[in-house]
Amino acid sequence: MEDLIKILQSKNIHPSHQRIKILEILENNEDHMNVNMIYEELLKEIPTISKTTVYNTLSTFAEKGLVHCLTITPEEMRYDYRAKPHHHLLCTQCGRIIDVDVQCPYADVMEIDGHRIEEIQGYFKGTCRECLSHDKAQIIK
Amino acid sequence: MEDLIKILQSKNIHPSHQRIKILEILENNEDHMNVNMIYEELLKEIPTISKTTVYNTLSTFAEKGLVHCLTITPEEMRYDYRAKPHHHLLCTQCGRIIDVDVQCPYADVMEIDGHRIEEIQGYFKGTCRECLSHDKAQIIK
DNA sequence: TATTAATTTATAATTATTATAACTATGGAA
DNA sequence: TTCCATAGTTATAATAATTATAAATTAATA
Ligand SMILES: [Mn+2]
Ligand SMILES: [Mn+2]
Ligand SMILES: [Zn+2]
Ligand SMILES: [Zn+2]
Repeated sequence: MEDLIKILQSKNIHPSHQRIKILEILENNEDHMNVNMIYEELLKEIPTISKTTVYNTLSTFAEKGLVHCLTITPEEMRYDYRAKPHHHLLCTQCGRIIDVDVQCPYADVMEIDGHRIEEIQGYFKGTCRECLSHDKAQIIK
Repeated sequence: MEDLIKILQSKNIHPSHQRIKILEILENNEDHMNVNMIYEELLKEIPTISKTTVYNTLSTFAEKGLVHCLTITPEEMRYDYRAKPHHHLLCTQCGRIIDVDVQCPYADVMEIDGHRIEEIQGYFKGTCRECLSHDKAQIIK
């Protein structure tokens, strides 16, 4: 709680009740949540929360570099709250978005082909480990 | 024209008038168009074209592997009609989506960390070469 | 030709996101 | 304390991409 407030303050974000709770949800969830998932979680603790606040807060967080926005799913924005940059796998079977720790050779590159690079997003699509082993178990059965 | 028909047939897509024209537009445009851009172009030649047809056609094309879907812009899907896979830069200044020919070390990898990989999308965000040089010219002025 | 299937179109519905304005809490000046 | 400015939140409406549905058209087939 105190930690969350400090994190917000370190990014010059006024630590309101709503913002603290949103950050807490992001911390407690390994997933890459969308606005609705966060909203549903929030409702349990702040029944009066507005979805607009979730949108506003997340866009503030993104501006200040507290979260990263993922466009890996075409439907809606996903939010990532992990410090160091990494790539992602979207499992087409279970729909999960999974961190992939492959070292990107361009991670520290600031310039490619004359273009200035400020951000890198690596998206993989396929079938996750768990779905694969589940499939295998199904076949045996 | 004949070429376009052959391309469609090779992918088992019936070469209707609409589909041929959509493929033609994709061929003649270096950009990574969205549905509306394609629709606007089509209107010049087929004034009765329906936007639903554009959606249907592009999703057929994507299924058959004739185009690739890019989610680099959060707002809407972009379509890429270039044979060999490559990465992309979104210029935050001019909004263009530019092909980036960096060799991805995972290009031929079928498996990472136990997950099966079927597709890779590399998105860079920053400022394109042209906008950078334009900026520089502005400063001098 | 008559019938069937494939494709296209018009239209409505859905859904994520943004815009707008009203409301509320907060922290200082008077 | 009271007044006021501001930031933050909420309710509500608007926007825009996409999908769903069913009718209309075209092409294929018997
Ligand atoms: Mn992640
Ligand atoms: Mn491209
Ligand atoms: Zn999975
Ligand atoms: Zn540019």
